[in-house]
Amino acid sequence: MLPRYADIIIDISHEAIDRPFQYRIPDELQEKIQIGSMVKIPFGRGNHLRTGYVIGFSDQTEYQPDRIKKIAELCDRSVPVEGRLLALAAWIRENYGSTMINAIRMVMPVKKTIRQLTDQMVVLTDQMDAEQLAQVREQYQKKHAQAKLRLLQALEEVPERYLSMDIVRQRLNISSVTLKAMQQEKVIAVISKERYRTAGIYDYKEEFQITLNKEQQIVVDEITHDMEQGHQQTYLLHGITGSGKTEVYVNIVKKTVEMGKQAIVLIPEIALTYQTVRYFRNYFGDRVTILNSRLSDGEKYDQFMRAKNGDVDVVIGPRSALFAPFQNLGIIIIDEEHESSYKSDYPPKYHARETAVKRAELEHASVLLGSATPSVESYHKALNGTYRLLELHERAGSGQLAKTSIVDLRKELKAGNRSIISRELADDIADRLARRQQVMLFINKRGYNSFVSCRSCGEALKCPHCDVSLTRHGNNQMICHYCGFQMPQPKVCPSCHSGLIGGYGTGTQKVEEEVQRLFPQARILRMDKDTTTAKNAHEQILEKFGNGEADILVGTQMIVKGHDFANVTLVGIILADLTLFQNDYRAGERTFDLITQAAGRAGRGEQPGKVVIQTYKPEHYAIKAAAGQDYSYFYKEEEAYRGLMKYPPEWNMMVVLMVSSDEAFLDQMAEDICDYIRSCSVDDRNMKIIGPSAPVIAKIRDIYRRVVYIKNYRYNELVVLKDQIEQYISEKKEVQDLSLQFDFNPLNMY
DNA sequence: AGCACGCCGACT
DNA sequence: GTCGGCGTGCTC
Repeated sequence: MLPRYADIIIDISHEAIDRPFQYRIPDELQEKIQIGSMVKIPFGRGNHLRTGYVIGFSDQTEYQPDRIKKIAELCDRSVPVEGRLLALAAWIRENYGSTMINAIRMVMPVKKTIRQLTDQMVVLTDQMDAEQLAQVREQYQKKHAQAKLRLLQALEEVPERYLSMDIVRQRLNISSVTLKAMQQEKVIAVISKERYRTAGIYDYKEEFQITLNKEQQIVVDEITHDMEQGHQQTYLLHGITGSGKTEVYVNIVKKTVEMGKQAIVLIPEIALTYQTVRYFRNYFGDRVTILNSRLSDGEKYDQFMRAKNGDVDVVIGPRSALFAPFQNLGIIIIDEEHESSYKSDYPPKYHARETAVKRAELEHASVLLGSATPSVESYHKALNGTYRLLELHERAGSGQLAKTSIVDLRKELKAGNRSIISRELADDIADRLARRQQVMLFINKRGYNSFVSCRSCGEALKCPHCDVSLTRHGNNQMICHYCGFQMPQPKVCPSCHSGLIGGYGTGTQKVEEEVQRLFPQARILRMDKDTTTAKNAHEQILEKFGNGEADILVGTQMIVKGHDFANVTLVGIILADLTLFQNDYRAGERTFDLITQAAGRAGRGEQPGKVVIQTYKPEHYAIKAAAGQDYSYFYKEEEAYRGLMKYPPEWNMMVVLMVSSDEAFLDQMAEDICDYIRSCSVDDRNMKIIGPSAPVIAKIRDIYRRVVYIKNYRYNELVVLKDQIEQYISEKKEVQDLSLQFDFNPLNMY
């Protein structure tokens, strides 16, 4: 049955009416109307026609049906940006689960700031001289027009002869009716000052001309040719580290702008904004802007308006920049597309990559995903033809791939070296110190001490049902966070019966101390969460290192991202396994990414580089593949594993997170919901339900949490199931203290 | 935002 | 009683 009512948001400015209103859909519009459509509707007592946007449909209404009005007309010429972004918001709501208002806030960050921005002022009109004003005043006195008098007097008292709207409305308590009347009498006028706050002023004096190599040129030509032909498509650009992907982006954006279209460039982290923007400013000057969460509301609004009004051609920023309101979007570029920061951590938990593809589809734009280590999802789509695969095999400019060496820490242990620095790595460090070259030592602190592995055979303690590492809890219990399996921490290794089993305790600080002990004369800088709390500390440390004020930089993943230091010829990865045995199915992928990125830091200048990878598990495919810089080998192994275990990309996964302050009730509801889910799934060969179980963090601020994992071959069936669960919960009347969150193909486990 | 309802003080 | 000014609240 076709829906009878449409939920409509009126205009886009006022807070008091910032909620949906229901309207009847006339028969002749039934077929044509869709989410995001712009419509004209009668509104208010005067039934004035106003514009609104359709955000949803329904069959029922809470409101008295006889008071619901009909949609007057559908404006179909061209849906303006706001409408298209609303359509995107509706898609996000449906596919990732959240409330509509949250989804709208996501795509339109500025609704509530609209009034602050246009600083409204009340002024005395200059059409009246002193004499006329005196007359007006007399009239008001005669008519006992108190409010008008109050405002007039206040305006005459201030030397500048104007007052801000806030003061007029609140302090003087002047109503809109009074203001209107006085405007009509031509005594006052309301003006709004529009001033753009300039966000991030960078100078772009450096001029450097880029000549593309053959490979890069082919990629640029292929994409721009498709765009000229009006073909829209998603491309995956797989280019090894240092192959010059940024130059490719710039050239494609240049062509896009020449065609009169605009471009959005997404980068994984705010910290990388500066260098990317500087690069783009060389070509596009002040027609480039940034959009990110560090801007103030006002700055954000201005950048939003500049994009909407066509004052800029390129927007650069993290995932939220995806919603830049360009009128004629040509291309969305996502750099380092495999990065986990492209997934939102709070509802709606959308993935910027998938959402970008959807937006491009709605607006006939292209998408370019770039990475040295593409996500398994994207590569999967590239291989099955959903995306078009483009490759860069050569390093651009000087510099060759670094040599890699895998050090087996089990052998170190047998040889009596209990230090966290292997003999090979120590020798190499000594060598670089002697030659006055620089060293980067990389340690991934995340996952610190939470898994248990055997120092003799390298095996980590795993869940027998899920093939993920068990997580150690405070009470020495080992728990699987997929299925809730529990066991006490064993004293000996289950596979080789050695007693050398235990958690790791290696952090950046420990590495720093150890290196200092081995090389007392070395100048060491450390970069991790502790040393970068101060503002700009991040940049300062990197600058010092870049200036050669230190020989060795020790740090967490923040040191491996996109920084080029020509004098670094040795990169040491202290313990590659740290990411390998985290408790989720993406551990292998994450490890491969990190090692590959870290390895890419070595040998960026004239001298050849070397990478030393220390591990207890040298035979693991992720480590072997990363050492050989062999993506296709990694992908083959990883895909086989994912397919076998029914994980994405072959299968899809939905997490239902249930939250309540009453633990017993929550457990009851979790069971209920699981039973309900089981009753929904007819074809259980294609559906796996795991749980309910307690997440790693089972309680936050006295609010308890439970999770259910549902795996299904088809994404759409999970979306349908999500709707069914929401329906089921909303129909249960006794349910008050329970809220649900959904997460599709999660990047972090719960 | 824009409209009408209804209160309130002022004046015939 | 009546009239005009003006704050308040509602709008599918």
